[in-house]
Amino acid sequence: MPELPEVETVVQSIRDKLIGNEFENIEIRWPKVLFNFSKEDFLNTLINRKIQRVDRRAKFIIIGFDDDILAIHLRMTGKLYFQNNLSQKKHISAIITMNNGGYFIFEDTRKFGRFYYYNSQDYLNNKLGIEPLSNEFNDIWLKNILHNKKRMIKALLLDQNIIAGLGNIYVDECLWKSNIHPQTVSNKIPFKNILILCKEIKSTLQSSINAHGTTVVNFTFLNGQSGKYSDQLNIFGKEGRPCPRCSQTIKKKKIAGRGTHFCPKCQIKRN
DNA sequence: CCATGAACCTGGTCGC
DNA sequence: TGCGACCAGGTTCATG
Repeated sequence: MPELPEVETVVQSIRDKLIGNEFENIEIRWPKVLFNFSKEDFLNTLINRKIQRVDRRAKFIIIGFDDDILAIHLRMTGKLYFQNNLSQKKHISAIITMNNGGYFIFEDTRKFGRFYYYNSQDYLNNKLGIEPLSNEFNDIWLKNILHNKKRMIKALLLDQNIIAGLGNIYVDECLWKSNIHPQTVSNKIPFKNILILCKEIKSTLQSSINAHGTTVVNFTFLNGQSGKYSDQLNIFGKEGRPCPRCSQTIKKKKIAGRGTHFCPKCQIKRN
């Protein structure tokens, strides 16, 4: 499911209910949900400890205790929310009982989402690429990466080890905004397009966060409210419709293993 | 180093 | 209405 703006939206929606509170118990309904630790580990290490912080790193939700963290990845269909009682919903992977009596629910239709436990956030920080909304991510940094690699730009932008947080929707949108064909080899992209790409990555992600993310199918947060960025999409999901810039018919094709939307007229491949 | 396809899961949609 | 094929916001692993 979610990319950076959607994960950020989830973090903002659960932060205040978690910070200062404690986990009291956990019920596991899909055993694989705990990736690198067991229910006993959870009970032994995370119960009755005050939650210090709730943050986002890339597409991970970080629940911080002291140095150690519970990291949650929603993958395609994961949802996190609070409830006052246990529901009989079908696809619940885990339920955490809170010290204040509420239930912290992880619902996940496709069951790809996972909980991870780490002694510190260093492991994730070392593995993941740069945060695109940080100041370190700028046009010079991006130019160096693109020009030092010979890689299809769409695959490069989706690679979480390089830039962390972009996914299929925002890559398609940002490549369209900067007139770059998704199959362009990264070191063939002119600097003037890289400048636009850098700027559009930041502004697209920030606009989407401001709109509480994109709802494609039924992504929801906080009791079913939907993200409003869907209204601002130009190219994603618009196959067969006219390009908002040049009116050419938008095409969809499998690129880098993902359904990819682009305008064949104004996104030029220069390989 | 890079590209591709399968795997992990369930459900929705489309064509016949 | 029913059924099979294909698709889905992500990531990882094997293979060439």
